[in-house]
Amino acid sequence: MYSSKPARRFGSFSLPTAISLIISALVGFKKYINPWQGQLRLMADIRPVKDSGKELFWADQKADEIVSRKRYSYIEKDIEPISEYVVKTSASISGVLHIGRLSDTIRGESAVRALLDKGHSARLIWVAEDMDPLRKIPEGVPEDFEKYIGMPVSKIPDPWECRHKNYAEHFVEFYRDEILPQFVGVGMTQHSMMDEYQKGSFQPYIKKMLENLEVVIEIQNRYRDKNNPLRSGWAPWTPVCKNCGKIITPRVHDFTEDGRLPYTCSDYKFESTTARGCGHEGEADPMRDEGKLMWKGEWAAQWALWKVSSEGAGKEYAVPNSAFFVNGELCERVLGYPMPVPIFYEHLMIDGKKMSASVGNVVYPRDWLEVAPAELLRFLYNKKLMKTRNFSWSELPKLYDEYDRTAAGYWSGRLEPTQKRLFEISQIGDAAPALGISFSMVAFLSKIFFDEGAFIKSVKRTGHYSEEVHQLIIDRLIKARLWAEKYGEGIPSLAEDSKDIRLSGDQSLFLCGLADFLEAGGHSEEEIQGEIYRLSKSIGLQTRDAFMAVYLTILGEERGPRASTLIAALDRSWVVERFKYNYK
RNA sequence: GGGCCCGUAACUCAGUCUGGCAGAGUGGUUGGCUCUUAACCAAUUUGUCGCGGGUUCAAAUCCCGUCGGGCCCGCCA
Repeated sequence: MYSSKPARRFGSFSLPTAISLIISALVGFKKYINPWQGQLRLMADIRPVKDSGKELFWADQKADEIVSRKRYSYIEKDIEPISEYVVKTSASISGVLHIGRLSDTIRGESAVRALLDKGHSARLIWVAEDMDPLRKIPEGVPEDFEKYIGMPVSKIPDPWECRHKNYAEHFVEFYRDEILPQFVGVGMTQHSMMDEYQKGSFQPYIKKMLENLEVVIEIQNRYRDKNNPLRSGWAPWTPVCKNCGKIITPRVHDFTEDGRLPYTCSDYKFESTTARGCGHEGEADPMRDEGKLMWKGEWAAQWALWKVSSEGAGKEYAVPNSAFFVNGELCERVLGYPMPVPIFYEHLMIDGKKMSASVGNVVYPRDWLEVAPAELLRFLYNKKLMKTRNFSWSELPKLYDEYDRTAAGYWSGRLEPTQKRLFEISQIGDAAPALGISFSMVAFLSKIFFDEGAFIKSVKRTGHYSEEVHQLIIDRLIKARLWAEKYGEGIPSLAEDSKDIRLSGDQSLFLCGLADFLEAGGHSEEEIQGEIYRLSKSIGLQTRDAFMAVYLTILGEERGPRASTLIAALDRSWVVERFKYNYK
């Protein structure tokens, strides 16, 4: 809330405050008079800008950083004025396209919005890394696809021979065309690495890398283990083997005078798999033949090609010797383009574990959208960047609650600036009204009121219903019901029987009397509620215990929704039978 | 070996950049309500801010060290 802090900020200065101000001014001055001695910095200052803060949401800070950057990081040069800021995000097709892949895109998109909101021109680009080699056979893909390991994923046939033109397209099409647009609220252009290589978009950069091979090697070796420099004959570009079509196996070992690269196609081991080389000895022309740049180099070329100003990357890159900075230096010193401002973030964990097919905890965007809106994932990802977030299906309601609370604060104007921004930027379109009825409550009601009419009626009783939010509530009902079925362990539903329920004599008597009342038929909710009070009073049973008897018998729980509504919504004879069962 | 990030209430997290009373929500407890939609209202509870030093009038915040968790330093991406 706003209230807590301004007092001290604007209050009269105490002596200690005055002293601290003087001291901090001196410290600031000290910083100022002790700069780097004008040396050429060979390492970028990689300290990530702290996310969040009292005044600025991380994306706005990032936008400031992007806009205010004036100099290259590795060379003494000013950055040319930028007319349009490009934020890049990409997805490797050799892996599984789970919700973790959206993290990069959502965060990049937020940076674009922050730039747009500042009045700059900005856009998002999304790149399918479909020249990457296949590394392992995912679940469901025929085992004999092992023979394709090491081939570019876009050169492999579609495992199911449907309408897709290749393996990559089979996996990427749905994600790219159906999923991504649902999570992204700004304009986005999409690219395919295979297309770009085919069009020759990277040729100028490949050429520059080869022409400056010594610099490229010098840079790479500086970041590598000192005892393991690049072997002689190494090249930053690998051909597709002209014999077997694999891209991970050809080892370039020489350079001809006319710029061709002789290679040998040999086995390549990684993790537990081996890509078999065919032994072919060939020569490839990097300006004509199929092939691609190595990771440390390709990223740089992408930045230069698309004039990227910023890109998201996992926290593993937030270290001085990571591929991000190798590419950064290559990009600046070899390609002459300033490295982008990184947006480093922590990865999402599922139940405290890494998301992986082998653990079996992969969450697909499709799974997410079944039970939660895109805004909720955006909300989760847009919180502080460098803090591991954990997701768990069982804790989804908590995330909903947090979101609802933020929405309510947003509409009542009670949010702190960063929270307000978090909410705004998590929206896809216009912000929807806040819902007063919680997800877990809806999940609970969905298990009891099967009929939409009965459900809506019960929602109306909460006072959280209005025509305006009708569709939102129905949408939440659909999602919550599915969530309760799939993941909602512990959400009460009608008890299978009431055999093990222990009730006092008075409670049983009460239920029996209530059953008689119900059997007489035709009673309204209000009448039922009134009868519960009347009956319990006449028996001398505490009202609390009377209600408890009802809930225990019907739900097997001590509490539940308003008793009369619950009873009215259920099959009358079923209720009567159950109430009487306990009297026997 | 070198380096980066995280550690705040039982739980989910703000607060750390830029030092100024240790915070919110959830949960728990108590009370209230013709006492039941896990409702609502009110009150209340819980802290070794991982640990130890240092700087400071003042440290969750800055510095040094340390422990725990995660991660990087490949012909992979």
